[in-house]
Amino acid sequence: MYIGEFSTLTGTTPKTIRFYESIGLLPVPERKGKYRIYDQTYVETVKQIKRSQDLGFKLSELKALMKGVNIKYGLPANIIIQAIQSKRKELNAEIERIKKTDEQLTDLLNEIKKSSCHIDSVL
Amino acid sequence: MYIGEFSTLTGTTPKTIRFYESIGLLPVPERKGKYRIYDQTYVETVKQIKRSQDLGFKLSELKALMKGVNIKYGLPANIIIQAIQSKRKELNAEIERIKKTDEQLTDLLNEIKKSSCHIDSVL
DNA sequence: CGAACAATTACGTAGCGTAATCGTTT
DNA sequence: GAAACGATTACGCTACGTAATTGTTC
Repeated sequence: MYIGEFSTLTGTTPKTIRFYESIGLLPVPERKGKYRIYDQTYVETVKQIKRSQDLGFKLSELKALMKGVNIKYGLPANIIIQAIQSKRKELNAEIERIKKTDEQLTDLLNEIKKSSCHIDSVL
Repeated sequence: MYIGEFSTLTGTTPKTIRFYESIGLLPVPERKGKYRIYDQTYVETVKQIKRSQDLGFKLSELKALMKGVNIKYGLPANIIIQAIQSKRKELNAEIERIKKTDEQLTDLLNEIKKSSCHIDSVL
């Protein structure tokens, strides 16, 4: 099949597939003339990439994780477990940061409401 | 003063100042020969921009907020209040998104730990 | 004249989307 | 030959950092 059908099967777009190829996340496929051709081989791989992204993994992180592994067979469990744990830490740190910012905004809001007579810049 | 001193006073870098100018966030300054010259006028303005960024505002949002206002005198209180409130909503929505992702990661982790015998890709 | 600083240009970052133009397959 | 699809190139977004090269001011 060509790139259009392949990208549809994987829930992506041709642009995405070419992009993954360009950064080395997918192997360079063979061509029939000038057109890239695909079979079922990497359909699941691409789907997994998408799911991993939704879970907060960056493509560069996925590349690092997949280095040296045959992506046809997915990643070994211990690597996945470690990746998930470290990603969870990042997410929770991010939540803390946002909460602090939110608190600052709240404080600022209260200050402004108290003294909204003068037009000093507060932001 | 030249751009180096000005950027130091504002807690930024020359690159940042030129960038703000390039996107219309700061006015085009006069020049002494080829060098941009500054006085105290926008020092506080730039500091405010930095603070606003730390609070989660994008430069494009600041540009929009400052449109039509004389930035020397800062923004009127009602505009600031509205901006803060809408930014707080965004931040809290973001927190919810991250929490959901974190839950998914937790679920995934448990699944893997239960059945870590097979090496199927789960990410 | 030399040291210190400034200007400009361009590439890099993350992950593709959106054209735009042109070639290919069937 | 035409419709449908693919390829390539480049710009856009966020906010500058990091060179690299070449003036310029004092």
